[in-house]
Amino acid sequence: MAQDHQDTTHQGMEKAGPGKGAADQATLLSNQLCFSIYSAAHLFNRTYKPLLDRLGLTYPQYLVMLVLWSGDGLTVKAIGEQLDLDSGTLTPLLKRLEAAGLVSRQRDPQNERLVRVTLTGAGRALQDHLGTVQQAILCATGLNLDGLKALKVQVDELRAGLAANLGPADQDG
Amino acid sequence: MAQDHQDTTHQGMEKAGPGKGAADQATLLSNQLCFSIYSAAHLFNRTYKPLLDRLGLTYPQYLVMLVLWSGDGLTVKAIGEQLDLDSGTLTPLLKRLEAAGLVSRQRDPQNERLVRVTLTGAGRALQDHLGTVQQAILCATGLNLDGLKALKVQVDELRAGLAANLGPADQDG
DNA sequence: CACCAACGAATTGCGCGCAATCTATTTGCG
DNA sequence: CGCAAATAGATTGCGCGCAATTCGTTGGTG
Repeated sequence: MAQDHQDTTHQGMEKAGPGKGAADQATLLSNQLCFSIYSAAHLFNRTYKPLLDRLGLTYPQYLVMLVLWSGDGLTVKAIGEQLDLDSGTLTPLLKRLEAAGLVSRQRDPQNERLVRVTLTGAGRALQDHLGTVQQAILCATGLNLDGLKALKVQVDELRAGLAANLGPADQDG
Repeated sequence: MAQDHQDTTHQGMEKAGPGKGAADQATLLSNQLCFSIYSAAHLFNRTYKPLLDRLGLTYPQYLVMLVLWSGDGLTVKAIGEQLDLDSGTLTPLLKRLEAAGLVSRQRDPQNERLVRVTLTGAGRALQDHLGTVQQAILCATGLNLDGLKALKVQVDELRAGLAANLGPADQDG
């Protein structure tokens, strides 16, 4: 389980002099927060892995299945918009899901540019294991309902902030 | 900027009957929280990219440099413990940093199993850009000091919970 | 000393994640 | 209609992240 990285303060800032402690603390914290998120994402991935291995899915594949379980026959683009992934990631992933017999991919006859992704019987059947996986994840977080709510709200605020600064802020130097 | 995933409730659970709404809500939330973290990590990565591109670093490489700036001459294993990465990830990464002239890698004469990673002059010089990058990231989060603090505390609680359930909880089916 | 387990790093293989490029289809406009 | 722009996917290349394996070194034991 690696280490307790929480308290380490190795994320420098030696340049700043005294008198502006709050700003320093904020830059330090944003730096550490980023690592915490990065690390938490990996921990989630490792937590999911043994659960999803039994279903023959990776976590990103599982996300795609979640999207399809909630709305079948979507295009690659529509799936990508829900998960914030592009065709460079989705095309090979979907091919693997197709090779596994979980989905089928076919061009839309009305518009040959679109590829519609449809669940097979096996793909639909996998949904039965959804509850088991989700409950195991809930348990692994060690959080209660309030903790989950509070955290998700704040992470989503962060996401909104980061997303807002992606399009516009591209000031070159 | 993808989409606003916050409110979508596509993460199923049709199986559960009525009367246990709280438990359902918790499993749903843990599922959504995981996606939020996954998505936030990617957004952070995209936010860092244009900043780090100018330094010729990727975000994981930047993390390694942060570790070395705070303590030079570490072994691969020590770096891996701080970042929760293994040699399969670090060895090629460090080779790229070495090829870029930022670090040098050499076996410890006292113990030939260890590889010590040392900053070069160019590697040390890169530290000058640290403040600029960190301030840009702080700005991009859109959070203030209190928001950063609160979020980091909660993410670290989550990390602790997930880490605690990684070693022990491996109940096979 | 010989041997074997432990250790640290390197290597291999695979699946993302994303930028950049390419192809095919569709749409729009004269 | 004819042709350019837009659109949707596919492809390529590269760098993680991690499991599994291999290799060389070290330490402990008989």
